[in-house]
Amino acid sequence: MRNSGVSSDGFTFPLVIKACTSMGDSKLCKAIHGHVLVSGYQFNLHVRNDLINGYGKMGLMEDALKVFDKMSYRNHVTWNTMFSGFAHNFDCDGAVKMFRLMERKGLEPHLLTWTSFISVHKRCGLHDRVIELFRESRGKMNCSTGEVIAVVLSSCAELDKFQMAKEIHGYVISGGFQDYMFVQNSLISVYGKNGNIEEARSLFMEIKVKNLVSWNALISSFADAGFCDEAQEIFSQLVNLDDQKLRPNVVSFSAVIGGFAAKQRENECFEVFREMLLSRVHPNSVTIASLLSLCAEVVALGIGKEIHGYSIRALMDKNILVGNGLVNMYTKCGDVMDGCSVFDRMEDRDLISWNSMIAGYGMHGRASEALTTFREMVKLGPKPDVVTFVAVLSACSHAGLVTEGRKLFDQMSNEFMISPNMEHYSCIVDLLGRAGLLQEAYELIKKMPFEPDECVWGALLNACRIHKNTDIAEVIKSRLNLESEMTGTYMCLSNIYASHGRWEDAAKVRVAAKTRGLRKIPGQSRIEVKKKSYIFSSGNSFQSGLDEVYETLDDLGARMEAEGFVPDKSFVLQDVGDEEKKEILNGHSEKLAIAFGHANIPPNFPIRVTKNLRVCGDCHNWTKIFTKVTKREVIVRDGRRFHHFKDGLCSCRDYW
DNA sequence: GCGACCGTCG
Repeated sequence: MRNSGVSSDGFTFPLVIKACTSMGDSKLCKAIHGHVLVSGYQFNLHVRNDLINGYGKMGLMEDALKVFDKMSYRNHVTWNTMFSGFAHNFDCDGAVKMFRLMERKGLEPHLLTWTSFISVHKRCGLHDRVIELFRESRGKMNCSTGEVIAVVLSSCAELDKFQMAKEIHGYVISGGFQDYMFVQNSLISVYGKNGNIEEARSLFMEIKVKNLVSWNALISSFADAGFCDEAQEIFSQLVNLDDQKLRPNVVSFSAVIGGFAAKQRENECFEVFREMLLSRVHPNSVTIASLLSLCAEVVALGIGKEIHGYSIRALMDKNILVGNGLVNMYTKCGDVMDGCSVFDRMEDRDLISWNSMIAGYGMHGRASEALTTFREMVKLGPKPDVVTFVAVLSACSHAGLVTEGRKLFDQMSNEFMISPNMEHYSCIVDLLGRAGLLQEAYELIKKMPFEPDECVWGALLNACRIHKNTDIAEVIKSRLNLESEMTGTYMCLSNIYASHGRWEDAAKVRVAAKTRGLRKIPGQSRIEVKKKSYIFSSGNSFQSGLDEVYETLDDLGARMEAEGFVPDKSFVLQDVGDEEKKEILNGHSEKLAIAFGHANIPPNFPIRVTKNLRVCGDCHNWTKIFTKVTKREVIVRDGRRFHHFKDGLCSCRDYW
C-alpha cells in the first residue's frame, strides 16, 4: 500500500498495530508508531488507544504510559486499556495508582473499567480483594458483566468460598448470564473444585456450544475430585470428537496427568505423558511440575532425573514451578545435594522454593543447613509462613536442637505473628519429647489454645515409648479420642506396653482398635531398579526380586550379629500376613526389623549391599528401609525423614 | 462503509 503511494489513515494504523501486537513484534510496532508520528495521526484517539493496548500486551508498560501521559484528551477506552495493560503485566500497584488518579480526576469507572481492575487483582492472586471489589462495583453500577462474574467465580474457587459461589450462581440466573459460556465454564470449575462433579457435569451438558475450556473444566473437575479414570474417559470423548477446533491442548493433557499423579498411578501418568508427546502437544511447566511431584511421592529418582533433563532441553529448567518441583523431587528421593544445587541455581525463588529446601534439609537431618537457609530466607526471601515453621521445627526435632526449637516456636508468634497450629504443636511436642522433656511437652499440650488431636498425643506417646515412660502414656490413653481413626496411636501405645513386657495390655489395645474396625493402612515400600518402580507391602505377595532383598538382609543381619549387636525388641510386629508370621517364626523378619528398624549400628559397621540394590519407602513396623547405598554412606528413609549413616555414624539422634 | 478496552480451564 505504501509502495503504491497510498497513505495510511486513522483506520489503517489501528489494524497494523493490532497485527504487530498479535505477532508480539514490539520493534515493528515502534516503527509503525514512528509512521504515526510523522503522518499526523498522533492525535487520533483510536490510534493512541491502540498503541497503548499494543504496548501493554507486549509487556512495554513504560511505552504505554508515555503515550498515555502525552494525551490531553482521553476517553473511557483509554483508561480501560491502561487497566488492561496493568492486568496483563500482573501490576496491581500500577493499576491501583491509576484507579486513584481516575478518582482524583472525578471520572467514574465504567463496567469495563471494573472488569479490568478486578481482573488485575485476580491475576495477582488477591482473591479476597476481587470479591470486595465485585461487591463495590455492583453497589455502584447496580449491574455487572459476565466477564467479571467469570473472574469472581474463579476467585471463589481459589478461596474455597463455595457458599458465595452458589449465591453468585443465583445472581447468574436472575441476571440472565446463564447462557454465557465463560460464566458456564467458570461455574463448572467452581462446582468441580467443591467436589460436586454431578452439578459440574450437568452444567457442562447445558452448554450449547462448548469450547475447549468447557471440556478442560470438566476433565479437571473429575481429576481434582480423584476420579482420574472418569477424567480420562471424558478426555477420550474429547479426542474422539475429531473436531479441528476442539483438539486437546496442554491444559487437557496436564489435567489428566495431574489426576493420575495425585493418585500415584505412575504407569497411567507416564502413558498419558507419552501420548501427549506423540500428539505433538508441548508440555509446559505445569505438566512437568505434576510429573516431578509424582516422582517425589513414588521415590522415582531415575525418572525424575530424566524429566529434569527434558526440562533443560525444553528450556524450562529456569521456571519457578519446575525448580520447586526439582528441589522437592531430589530431596524426597534422598538426594539432598542435587536438590540443593537446583535451589542454588534458581534465578527466582518464591515461598514454596524456600519451604521445599528447608524441609528437604530437615528430613535429611541437616538441621544446621535448614536453619541457615531459614535465616537467609528471613533476610532476603519472602515472609515465612505456617509451612516454613513446620519445616524448621521438624528439622530441629530431627536433630535434637531443643534450645533452637523452643526459640523458634516463641519467635513464630512473637516476631512473625503466626499463631501455631496443630502441626506446629506436634513438632514441638515431638522435639521436647524425644529430648526426654516429657513433662514440659505435656505441660505445653495442656496450655494449647485448642483441643490437641491424635498427632499431638501421638508425638508424646512416641516419646513415652522412646524414654520408656508408662505413667504419661497412661494419662494419654485416657485422653485419646475413642472415635479416632489414628490407628498409629493405638499401635504405639501397644508397643509401649509390649516393651515393658505387658503383653496383655498390649493385646487389649490392639483388640480395642480391631473391634472398632480400625485397621492400620499397610505400609508400602518401593524399590527403583533400572528405572522401574516395584512396590511391596507386608501381607501382600511380592513382585520379583525379593530373593535378592532377603539375601541382602540375611547378609546384613549376620554381620550385625557378628559385631555383637543386640536387637531392640521394643516394637512388636503386627497385622502381618501368614507368610510373614512364618518368617517371624523362623527368624527371618526379625532380621528385617533389626536391619531396618531400631538399630544401634555400631561404629565402623561394615555395610555391604549386593548388586547395587536400592530400596526405599517405609513399612510401619520395619520402618527404616535403605534408599541409597554408596561405598561409604547409607541413606535410610523413615516416613518423611532420612537418616544418613556414614562410617557407622548416623545423623539421627535416635541412633546415638 | 470500517474500528479501540473485559473473561473461563491444568
